[in-house]
Amino acid sequence: MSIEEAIKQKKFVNPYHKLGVNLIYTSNWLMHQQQEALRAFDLSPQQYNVLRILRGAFPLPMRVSAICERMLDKTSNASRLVDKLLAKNLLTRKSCPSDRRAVNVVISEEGFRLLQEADQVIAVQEEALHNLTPEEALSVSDMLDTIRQANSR
Amino acid sequence: MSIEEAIKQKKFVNPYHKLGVNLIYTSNWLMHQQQEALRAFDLSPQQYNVLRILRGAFPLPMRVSAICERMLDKTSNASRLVDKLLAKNLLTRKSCPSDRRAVNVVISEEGFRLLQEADQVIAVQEEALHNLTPEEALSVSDMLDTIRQANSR
DNA sequence: AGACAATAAATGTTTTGACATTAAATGTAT
DNA sequence: ATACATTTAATGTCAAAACATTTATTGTCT
Repeated sequence: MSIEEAIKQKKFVNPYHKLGVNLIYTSNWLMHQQQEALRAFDLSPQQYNVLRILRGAFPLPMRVSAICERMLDKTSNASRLVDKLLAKNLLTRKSCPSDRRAVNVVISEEGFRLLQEADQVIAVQEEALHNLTPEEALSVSDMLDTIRQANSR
Repeated sequence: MSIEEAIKQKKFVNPYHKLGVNLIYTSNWLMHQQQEALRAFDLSPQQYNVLRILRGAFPLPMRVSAICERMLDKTSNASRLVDKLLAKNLLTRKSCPSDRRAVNVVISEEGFRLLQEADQVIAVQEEALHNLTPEEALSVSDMLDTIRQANSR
């Protein structure tokens, strides 16, 4: 379904406007797909994201601030996300001996197990992207990088 | 800044995973830009979106359900968004004579004026997308459509 | 006509996001 | 050493999103 059909709009101001609209629409579409896929695991996309980041750092611990820097939405509240995941025993949180302001966050065994299951359903869901060739996928990704060159954040 | 730098992640599972991550990241980036640009007008991106939809339909009125169908995020609550915009006199809402369940929503003169101003700052912000050629922009947009072909929503 | 399903919008409730503020610990300059 | 700024994480607060439910009206079938 073209973006024109999806939002029932025939005309766009210019190609850039059309791209902007489509970008946001498609991202929402992807996020909703993920949300649905993760619901069975009682994980929000952001919680899933944090777990993946922690697994990437494993066995090294991460600080909350370091998690934040790697998140897709940097304005989100990593502290409370860690709280949620801790309550589910998906990670451990210990105060850091060398800097008592900071905390060391590490994914737990249970976190690993849940992530492994979740990865499978996410992979299935991600197959939507396989409508493009690998080259096209990387090309789009590069162009997205180009878009953001204008202004950093 | 490449997506690798942006989220401090060197490796991705495959080109598709990288694209998915970049898509969501770039959409968030765009949304935050818009949010900042619209703050001066006390409009959220979604409220702005609704006003633009209503302007597109003008002089015809729209039902809440029709607005919803054209929104970028279809799970958002159009009813309450209309409430907010009504409180600011940016639109009018009258119950529809032919179907008393429905309401007719029309953008107001004041809504037109605000939108005209907001459009200008959004246009400036949207110039980030001009790092691509018009052909590239349309090409990316087409590929986003392709991605969503897998499953509708 | 009456019963029941379908549709439109609004509302209630709970969770999450945005944003500022606070609290504690550390770094730095005099 | 003291004062002050900076960093780190947590918290408070208010607005917005998510999701189910409700209310009113219309459509449909017998």
